[in-house]
Parts: sequence; C-alpha cells; structure tokens
Amino acid sequence: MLTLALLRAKTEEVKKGLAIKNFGQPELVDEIIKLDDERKALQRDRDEAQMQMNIASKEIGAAFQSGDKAKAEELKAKTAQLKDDIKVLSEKHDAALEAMNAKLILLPNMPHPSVKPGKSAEDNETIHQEGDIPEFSFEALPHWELAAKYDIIDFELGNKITGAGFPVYKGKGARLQRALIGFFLDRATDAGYLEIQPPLVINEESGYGTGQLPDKDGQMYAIPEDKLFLIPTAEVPVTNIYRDVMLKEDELPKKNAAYSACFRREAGSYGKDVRGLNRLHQFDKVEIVQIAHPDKSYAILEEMKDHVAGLLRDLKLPFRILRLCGGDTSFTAALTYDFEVYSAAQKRWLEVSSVSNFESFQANRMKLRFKDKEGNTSLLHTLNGSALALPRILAALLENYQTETGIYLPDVLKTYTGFDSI
RNA sequence: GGAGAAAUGGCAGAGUGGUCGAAUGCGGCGGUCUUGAAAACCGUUGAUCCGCAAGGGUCCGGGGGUUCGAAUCCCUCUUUCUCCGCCA
Repeated sequence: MLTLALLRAKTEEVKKGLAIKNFGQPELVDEIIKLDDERKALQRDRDEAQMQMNIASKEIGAAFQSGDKAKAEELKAKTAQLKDDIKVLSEKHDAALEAMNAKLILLPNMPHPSVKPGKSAEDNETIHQEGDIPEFSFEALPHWELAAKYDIIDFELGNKITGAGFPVYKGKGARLQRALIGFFLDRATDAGYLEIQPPLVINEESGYGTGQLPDKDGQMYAIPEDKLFLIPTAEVPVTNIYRDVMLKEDELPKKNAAYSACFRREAGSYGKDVRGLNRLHQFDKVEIVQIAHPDKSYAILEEMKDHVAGLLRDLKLPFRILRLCGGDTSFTAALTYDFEVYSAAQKRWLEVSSVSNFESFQANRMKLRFKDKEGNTSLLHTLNGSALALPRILAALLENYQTETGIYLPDVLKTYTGFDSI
C-alpha cells in the first residue's frame, strides 16, 4: 500500500497517478488524509489521558508503600473517570485507524513516470522485438495436436484425475519440463540468485503481504479448514521471507530464485485462451525475486529484464517486450514489462513472463525495511519476474521447432533433456 | 493423535503485581592505549506512534480479560521443546 507520507506530500501527483491506473475514486486520497488527521488528534487526547493515568498509578503505588491507605483509596476513586476516557478515546482512535486503512488498502500503486495511460492490453507499448518468426513449408500443428501425436502431454488424463487445466506430462514431455526447470534455475544461480524451495501453501498474512489478499482471494485455491491458500506464484512465499524484516544496507540486494508449481483458479476464462497449455490451473514456473535499495530498484529492474531476455534468446524463441500501460499494470506494480513469445502454429503471442518493480508498495504492507549508514530506517523496494513460466514456453518450443520428421529442440536444452528431438 | 514444559531486546539469559523498556554477559558502534592489530579500560547500542521541539503514548510470541497499576495473574490462539503413538 501507499505510504501516508506520500499521500500528504504529493496529493495531486498521487491523484494523477491513480488516473493513469484507471482508478476512479481520487476522492479517497482526501478522505484518507482527513481520517488520519482525526486519528492523530485522537491519539494526542488518548496519550494525554494515559499519561495522567500513569502518574496517578504511581502516586497510588507510592501511597500504598508509605502505608497511607486512605490517600491511596482516595486517589483510586479519581481514576475511574480517566479510565473511562481512555477506553472511549482508544476505541475512537482504533476505529479511525481501521477506517483509514480500509480505504488506503483500496489504492493501487503509483505508476512509474514512463507508464503511459491506457485502458487494456491494446494500449501496451512494444519496446523491443527480436528473433525470426518461423515459416513452415508444411501444415504446422498447434502444440495440443503435437502433444497428442508424440504422446507427451495428456490433457484427457488430467481431466479424469482432476479436471480441465491439469495436464499430465509423460515421457519426453515430462523430461522436457524437468529440463527447462533445471536450465532456468541454473541460469538464475549463475546470475547470483540464491535458490529457494518455498512452501506451496501460504497463510493469510503472506497473501496480504504481497497483495493477493484481501481483494484477489477468488483467484487462489483455498483450504478454508486451515485458512490456507495454494500459491498462485512463488513470488508470494519467497517475498514473504522478508515480511517484518529489517535488513542492513550492505546486505542489499537480496536475490532469490525459486521453482514452484503455481495454482490459479482462472475463473471466467474460456475459448482459445485456455486451449492446450495456454492457460492452466496448475503450472510450473521459475520465479526471480529481488529486494533492493530504493535508489537502485530501476537499474535492477533492467537487469532482471535482461536476464529474462537472455533466456529466451538462448532458447532461440522469437519474443517481444511490452511496457504495460497504466490500465494493464497490476494493482501492486509501478512498472511492468511483459515478455511474449511467438507461438508459430497458433500464430499468436503468448505471455511468458512479467517483470515488475513494486517499489515500496509491498514493502509497506510487509514492514520490509532497511537501516542506512546514518541509522535511518526506510522501506525497501521489491521486484519480481518469471524466469520463466513453463507451459507457454513448452507450447512455443513444440510449435516453433516442429518439422515433418520430429521436433528438434534448441542446443542449450540438450544437456538437460538427454535427447535431441521428440 | 495423547501427556508435559516453554516463548523476554541482534544472541544468550535474569526478572513472578508498582520508579522494568527491562539486570547481566556476548555481539555491534565510538573512544583511550598501540607503529598497526589484539587485549584491557571508558562510553554507547531496540522498534513504533503523536509532537517544530521539550516531551509523551505503545510494544516482553498474537489476541482478549482482571487491576489504580501487568513482562509478572486469568482465558484463548500460535509456535517451539521433551516423552509416547503413527509415518514419507
């Protein structure tokens, strides 16, 4: 969430930022500041009453110790009114605080100055494209047909065991998945990321910390009996490692990478978007996360963007990078780059990575701070990106590398798969 | 799953109703000494909220309660440890 300091210091800029994010209630900003003013006034009164109470208590204690019971009892009688005042003021204070937080949590993150206005994916800006789009001299098959033809992914079997969106990978399909995970993790390790194997199930506090809760709980699979959720991405458990943490400046940046299965309900999706591997309820992903000094987070965002580009380059997949417009940038992000690969038989771009700087938006919720060399504490910046999400990479690999005699995979994967072709 | 014990500052560890935000030790930081370092000695060292400041409020696993007053008493939740059972 945004800091009150920002709302107060840059009220009008915040409202402009909200407009770029297509957030329609700019009046919330003023309401929040007003509630905070009320809260502060209430705190002053309450603290004053509490101080009087503390003084009275000490006097009573002193009276008892000097054996003056009568005086003690007399003082005691006077504390009743104070006690009542404190109770009332505390309740009012807490109510104002709660009302303020309830509104504050509704505000999305501020967009970075480079983020342009826009309503939807249509308005995203392509900032880079590279790689050759394959041409076929034969009729190229979409990946779901290739998967059936070579018997490497069984969608029907997944339907039987669980339901739609839970495919079963078999033989070389399973091995290829494992190869991609190994490849992505090794590359992350080479880039200085510490590999993490996080829990796949999270509690409410963690969901709140990264912003999935309270509003997006419908997108996660829930285990209500235990108040737990299946992770929609490793971002949640990995970033929450740093919840309520105070880092030292010289520990920065923290770089973590994690492979995990990801679970998403994806309610309301339909049609060609969900065909084959395009959109699943369970999928694999390697995620990279960094905790950065506020002055360095945008340089680090570029570094992470380059890391992801390097992976796609080595897989020799044609890809493009988009800078998301205000309307398509997520609630929690300040700036997001999406990576899309071209899947040659479907003839469409598929999103395979999203790399974002959340600035202090998540850190503020999580109380993730650092102490600088002067001893001042301030919020850190959090960033993350997919590096990479597997299913659509798999789809593009199958489609783009198909020939009439088989699917010949890119060289970098051979040491991981142990085979050249499918 | 059954029985018992515990949770205090960066760490270790005192404190069982009043001046305790909290002894002491270690660690950290600053200094004296030293050619430099170590040792020794001296000082300092939590977070957060309100306030221009002075100052004040809150925090001893989380939440609630008793009391004029709670780290200390009560309830509850969570976590950890020990023993038994089960088990990849």
